[in-house]
Amino acid sequence: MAEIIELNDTSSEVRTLADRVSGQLITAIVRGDIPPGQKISEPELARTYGISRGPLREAIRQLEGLRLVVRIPHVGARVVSLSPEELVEIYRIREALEGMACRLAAENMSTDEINSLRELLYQHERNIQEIDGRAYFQKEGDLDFHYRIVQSSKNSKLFELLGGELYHLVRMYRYQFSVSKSRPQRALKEHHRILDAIEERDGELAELLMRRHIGRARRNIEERLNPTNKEERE
Amino acid sequence: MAEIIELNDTSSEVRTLADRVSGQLITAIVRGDIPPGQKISEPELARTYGISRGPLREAIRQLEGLRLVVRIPHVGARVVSLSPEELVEIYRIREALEGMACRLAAENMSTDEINSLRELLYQHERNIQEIDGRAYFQKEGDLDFHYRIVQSSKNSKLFELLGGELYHLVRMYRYQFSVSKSRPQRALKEHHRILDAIEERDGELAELLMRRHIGRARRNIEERLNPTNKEERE
DNA sequence: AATAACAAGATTGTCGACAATCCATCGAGA
DNA sequence: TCTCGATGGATTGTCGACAATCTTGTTATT
Repeated sequence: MAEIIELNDTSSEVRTLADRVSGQLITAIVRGDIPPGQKISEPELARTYGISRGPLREAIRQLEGLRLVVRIPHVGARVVSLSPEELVEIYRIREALEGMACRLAAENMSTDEINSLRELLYQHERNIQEIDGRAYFQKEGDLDFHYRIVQSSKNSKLFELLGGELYHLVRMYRYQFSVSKSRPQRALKEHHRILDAIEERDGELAELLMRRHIGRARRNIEERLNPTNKEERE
Repeated sequence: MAEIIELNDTSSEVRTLADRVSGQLITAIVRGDIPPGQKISEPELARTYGISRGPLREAIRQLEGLRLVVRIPHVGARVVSLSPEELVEIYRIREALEGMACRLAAENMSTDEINSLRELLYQHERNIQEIDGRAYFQKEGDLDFHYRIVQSSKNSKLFELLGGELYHLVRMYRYQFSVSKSRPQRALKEHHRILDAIEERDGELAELLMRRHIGRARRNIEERLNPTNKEERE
């Protein structure tokens, strides 16, 4: 878990306070320790982390760039609070972007990477069976799978985008709307199918499957947030 | 031109030095006044803009979030210098994202917006005829067209993404690799076709045309940067 | 009672100074 | 002559204090 959370660190060890605190704040926000909508008090946080307000303000500016906080001049910063609509918007973007990433991965992923990723899926499988009901690891694990795919697309800009702001926002909301219980097994199966397509170098199919996969997750959210007007829509 | 360049300002008037300087730095970098790869000296810039290093550092952190500068702790910040490969990567991302935006725009764009955008295209047409060879306005104008499409997709997150970091990076490289002379007229025609499809609410076609449009621009870049191995590829 | 103006307190924004780190030049030794 | 190390200068990182702005609670007026 640590290495995933700490991917904000430019490399192994961060040498400036602003960067270190920025990373700590990201995890705090993603885990919900600082809940969405909460005001961020500079004096308070500076005391908490034992630093002065200078580096802290720089860290906040960075989080603003990651869209994790919203700032209003002379008023202050708050943790972002996505509306259900915005969350769905993000999933639509992921559909397009990760679909593309998946196609590229089918073209560019090395066999070593494929084998390693398959191994990761088996590991997820074991975790799911062990803890059964509580799908805690799966949450990170799912993201981990997607993260690896994007990484293997070998498109560095795509990686920055999906591994940066979008990734954190999705992680954040995974922690809050905990995923429905029946999905992990199904999601895992879908992951295997996607990897199958990649293994066969079928980029078109891989893209299709990934889009469907994320699309299902999106509809899942839409239903949870909007359970009433299901019949209204169709 | 001004209103396009100043879309970094949260609203009409910026009230903090960091935000104002951040905007000024963005334009300076995009126009090439501060060329790619150049070191950013904090004392020097602080003197230039007549502010202290505190707000300036916050501004730099913001530019880092927009991927316009790269920072190394204890060493300094430099203006980003995209490799040709990275620029192509960005265009591939735009293909996916703006294609999606275009489909959404076909669904959600109001007739007022469509008419206004058509008017903008006619204006571009006049500009091209007037200045003929030098396609200066078209450069901004093209981006302006794309910007409006994304805006009309009504997907706010997509707008943030494409109107934020990606938009600035593309603008920056437009100023440097000035577009080939024959493209403006053709691009303008393509813009009209795209808008036609949107007007007919044909999202599928609109997406296809937009993807082709950006794909052509991408191949244009690929050829200019790699003119030798054209026959090697096919 | 409700609204508006005011005042006190707290918070954000800005600055200049000091500390830590890096870089380049110079010098010593092999 | 070349390599390695040291030293001085400059740059980046950090801090505490002061100024500007906002928020909130109070009071006075309609």
